[in-house]
Amino acid sequence: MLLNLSYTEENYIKAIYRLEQDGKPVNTNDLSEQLRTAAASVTDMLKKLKQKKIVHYKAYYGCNLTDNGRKHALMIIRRHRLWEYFLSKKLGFNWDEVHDIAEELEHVGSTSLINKLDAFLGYPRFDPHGDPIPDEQGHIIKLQNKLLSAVPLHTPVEVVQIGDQSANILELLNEKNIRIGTILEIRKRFSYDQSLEIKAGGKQITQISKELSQNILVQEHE
Amino acid sequence: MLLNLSYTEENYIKAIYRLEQDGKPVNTNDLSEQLRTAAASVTDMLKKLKQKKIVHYKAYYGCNLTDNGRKHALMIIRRHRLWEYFLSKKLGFNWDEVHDIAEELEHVGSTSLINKLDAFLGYPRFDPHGDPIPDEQGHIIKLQNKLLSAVPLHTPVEVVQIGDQSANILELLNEKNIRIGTILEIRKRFSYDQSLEIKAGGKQITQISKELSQNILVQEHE
DNA sequence: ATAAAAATTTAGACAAATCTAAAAAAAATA
DNA sequence: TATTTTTTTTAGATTTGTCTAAATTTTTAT
Ligand SMILES: [Mn+2]
Ligand SMILES: [Mn+2]
Ligand SMILES: [Mn+2]
Ligand SMILES: [Mn+2]
Repeated sequence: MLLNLSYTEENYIKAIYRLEQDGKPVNTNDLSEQLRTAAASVTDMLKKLKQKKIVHYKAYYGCNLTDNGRKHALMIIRRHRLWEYFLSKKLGFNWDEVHDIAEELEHVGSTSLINKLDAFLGYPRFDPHGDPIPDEQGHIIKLQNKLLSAVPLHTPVEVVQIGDQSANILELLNEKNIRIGTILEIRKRFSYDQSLEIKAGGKQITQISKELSQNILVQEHE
Repeated sequence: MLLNLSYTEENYIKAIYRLEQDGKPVNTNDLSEQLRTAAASVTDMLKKLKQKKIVHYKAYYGCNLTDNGRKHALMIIRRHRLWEYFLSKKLGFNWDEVHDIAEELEHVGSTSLINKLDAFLGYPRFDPHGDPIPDEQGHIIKLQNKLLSAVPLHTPVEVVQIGDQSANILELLNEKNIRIGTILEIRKRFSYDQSLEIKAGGKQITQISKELSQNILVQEHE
């Protein structure tokens, strides 16, 4: 049922999955930006993925993953996140170093490799950035975490997930001593630029931009 | 100093390294057989690798790795064998299952990944088939193991290396209960087809074809 | 409703790696 | 040495994924 896909096809599928989160069709330009390829190249690939029944696609309208396409996407994400966990927990990489390496490892397709890796790691359910890891059947935990930007003042919350994979954001969080598990509390909210002043880890006071606060996902503490 | 090479270029380099063992130039046809590509394709690639100073190449003569090319080859082999060791010792794969997966993993190029993997594994010096693993500088232990085919009668020897990576040979050895560390002793040698009758592991008697005996490498026991 | 702007597709080209068939060179044989 | 066989290279196509520029469709604004 699962086809053999090229490195490139897999990256398109992952990008479509990421952009599709709200069910609305994914447009060509957004995909071309995400993948940093020309829009014309995206059109070509969408025709090909339609042929292979990975996406639904109508010219000038956009695309969505088919059920089968979604299964492929979840397997790629499973591989990516298991490797990230391995790199972080077993090899000692920092959480801002694992993503780029996992981008390559995720394309090694052996199913038994991934299932044995999963067992070796003890069936972890979240990667180093708090993202849930799909299981062998492609089931994934649906998180309903809150954005830090939406948390009221003086309410202690725990960081459980980071909404952006880039090394840049993780470097900034390292600097501020914020990681998965850190307890945060908003002290002030500045309406001018929506920036926040927060208390991190029970003591440190730091400033958080609107942009950053929209990429830190939290749950209520206690 | 080390270039970024494509998946394909790396496979050519590995094949050249393998065929080059005696210093003589590697010919186009042998390479095309090894890689299962048309000879014409090999010619094209050799021109390209010459351009990149990976090989010395003269039309109608053959090719050899440059010093730089050899460094590349050793790094690819390092990655391959470290992954084989990981798959076998950490994930529990059999020794006849690891090669094909390592063929893919070896092309993930991150240097820090491989060095951290090496450390995590405890700096192993041999892969599951007894092949030496090059170190970070590309140094590799030069083994002087004997072929089983060259061992005299009634001399106990220990299996230390298998000279062929294919799953076929490893399946046959599994069947005969021969693995790295097994003690062998030749009981008879049949001049008709150079086959051997041997005692394996101190008890089991089994027959070994000439071909097989030329792919089992041993050292004197005690 | 028209015109302007934005998004998307088509057309045509290119680089990498491959192939088959034909030509050329080297090696083996008579 | 001359001829045949083998090896290797060249020539010309093909596939995959990419690009730019032009054409087309859809959306937005006047
Ligand atoms: Mn990631
Ligand atoms: Mn990727
Ligand atoms: Mn191997
Ligand atoms: Mn390989």
